[in-house]
Amino acid sequence: MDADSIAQVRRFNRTVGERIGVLHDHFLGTDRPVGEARLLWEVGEEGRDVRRLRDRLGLDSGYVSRLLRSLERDGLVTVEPQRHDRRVRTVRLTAAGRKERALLDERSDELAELILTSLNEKQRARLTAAMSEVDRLLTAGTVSVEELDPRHPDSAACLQAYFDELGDRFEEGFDASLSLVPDAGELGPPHGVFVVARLHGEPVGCGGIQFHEGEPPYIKRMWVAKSARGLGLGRRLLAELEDHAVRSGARSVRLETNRELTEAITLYRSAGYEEVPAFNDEHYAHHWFEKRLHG
Amino acid sequence: MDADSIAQVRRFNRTVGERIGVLHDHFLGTDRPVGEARLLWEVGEEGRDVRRLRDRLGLDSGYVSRLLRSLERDGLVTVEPQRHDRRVRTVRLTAAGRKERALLDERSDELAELILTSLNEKQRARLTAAMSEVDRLLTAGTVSVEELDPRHPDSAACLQAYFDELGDRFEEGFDASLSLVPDAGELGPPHGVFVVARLHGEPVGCGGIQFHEGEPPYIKRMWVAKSARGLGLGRRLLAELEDHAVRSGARSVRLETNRELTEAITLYRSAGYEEVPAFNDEHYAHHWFEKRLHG
DNA sequence: GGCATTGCCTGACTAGAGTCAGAGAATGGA
DNA sequence: TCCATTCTCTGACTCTAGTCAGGCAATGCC
Repeated sequence: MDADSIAQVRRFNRTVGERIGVLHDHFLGTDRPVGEARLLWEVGEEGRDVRRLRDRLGLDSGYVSRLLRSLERDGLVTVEPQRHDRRVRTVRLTAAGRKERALLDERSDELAELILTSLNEKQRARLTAAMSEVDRLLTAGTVSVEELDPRHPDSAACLQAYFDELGDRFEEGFDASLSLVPDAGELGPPHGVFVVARLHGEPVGCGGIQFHEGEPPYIKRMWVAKSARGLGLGRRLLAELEDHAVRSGARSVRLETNRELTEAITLYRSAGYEEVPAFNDEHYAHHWFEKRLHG
Repeated sequence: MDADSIAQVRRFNRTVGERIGVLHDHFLGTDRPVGEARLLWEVGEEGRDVRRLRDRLGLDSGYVSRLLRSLERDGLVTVEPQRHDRRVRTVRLTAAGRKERALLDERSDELAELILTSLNEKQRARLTAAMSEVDRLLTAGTVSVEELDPRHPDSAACLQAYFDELGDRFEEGFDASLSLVPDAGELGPPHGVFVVARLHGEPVGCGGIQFHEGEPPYIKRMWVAKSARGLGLGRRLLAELEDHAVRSGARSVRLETNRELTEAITLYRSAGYEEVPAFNDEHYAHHWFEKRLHG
């Protein structure tokens, strides 16, 4: 890796650590220890299971428990067993907890303002643009992609979100049973591969590929969550699936898509896919693509 | 301040805090408490006075003292009274201390690499570019500009650095006594204003303005340290001085510069200065400028 | 029903980070 | 010379943050 890049990243780490890290803890930790504040924040408006809090913050189970007791004592949260599995417990904010959380929110805003006020209009615009870029790329770096059974709950969650989105975007709505490969299980072994992308443990994207004797592999159900767009994740998932195709010995891959899915069409074209005549009778398709693989 | 900008800064704070802040402490704090590591780093190769360490890190005097005792016990630093003022004590790294510091250095590199490895070539280039921008703008936000007596040690340090640089850049060298206003004191009250810019307490730029009865104020000795260039600091100092001119009731300001100082010339032009015939006989000048003030 | 597992909790710790009040030496100025 | 000030150090604390080992209840599987 080149030394200039490393030096730049280090300078960045240093500046940001000094200018933001320190202030951050100072700001948020005035009324309440940082640990509690982070936890309170992470509970969110909706409430969250204890184990998810633990995972998200990477803390010891005993420690989280103690923090929760403390928040509970202050009347900021309630902790009660989950309906279906009474071992799991769910944390929820009380009214006071919401108020406290809103306060943290305000503090974060103030910190952000503090950072911006010392700059003029033009510098501010440049700073936020650059921050957004850094933010996106750092986030992209934490996304992991792994093979998963298409029937795994996380896969199912992705597919459901995908279908819901198609239902919204297509004029005629979307009914998976009218589409090809209605049973996603067929995208898994032994004749397919399904991959899921995760960000902070949450599934945020998926895609599958199916192998057919004597014809090119067929890519299906490519999706990226709205919250994770702009990270180059679609491209990454696509590359991952193409990789499987190459390893299977295929010379090309095929897929089709709907005319409403313009980002997808753009992605496919820029990734080297070329439009070809319809090679199947997918009900929802308007465009069929094929890409020659050289691997 | 607009809400989008604030939201972006907050997202940034959060991502960076998670991705870098946490890792950072983890990485540096493996062998040694973070406090000690930071201190060890801040001592630097050259050594540093205890009070500067305190200022720089914003720590309690007793706490720093204790950290130093601990580093001393481990044979990493020596602390001895300063020659000229035996109350002040200077911290220096021992050979072992240097080694340990090099280790921290290496860790920082590893952290930087870790951040970069998950990205492809193109993303890496974009990330480092954006980081450098954020870095520069955040740093620019911490620069303070204040009026100071031109004979104050910090002013003198700026002027000396300026003269040294001119000596290097001018073919014929530079001798302040051949230049106009050889005594910088004249740039201070009652007939002038001298401003000094500081970054983390260090003087990194200066500039003066002198008022003459019946003619436009005269700007002189504008300088920005190499380490602080690219932060828009020159423009800021210039604006500051012009502000004083406006407040004094002046309708325009004047200055002159040498043909070697191309950045300065660019700055003056872009700040609205127009070249005019020589209005004085400054030995080192090739270009004379004037700007009309509307305030 | 028996038994391993899961999920959370408590008790008992340790170490780090930081504060506060003074003590004591060196310095500078009247 | 005396006195206020500056600078650093020590002792005595407090509070967070985090770890580790076990314990208890609910659950799932045979």
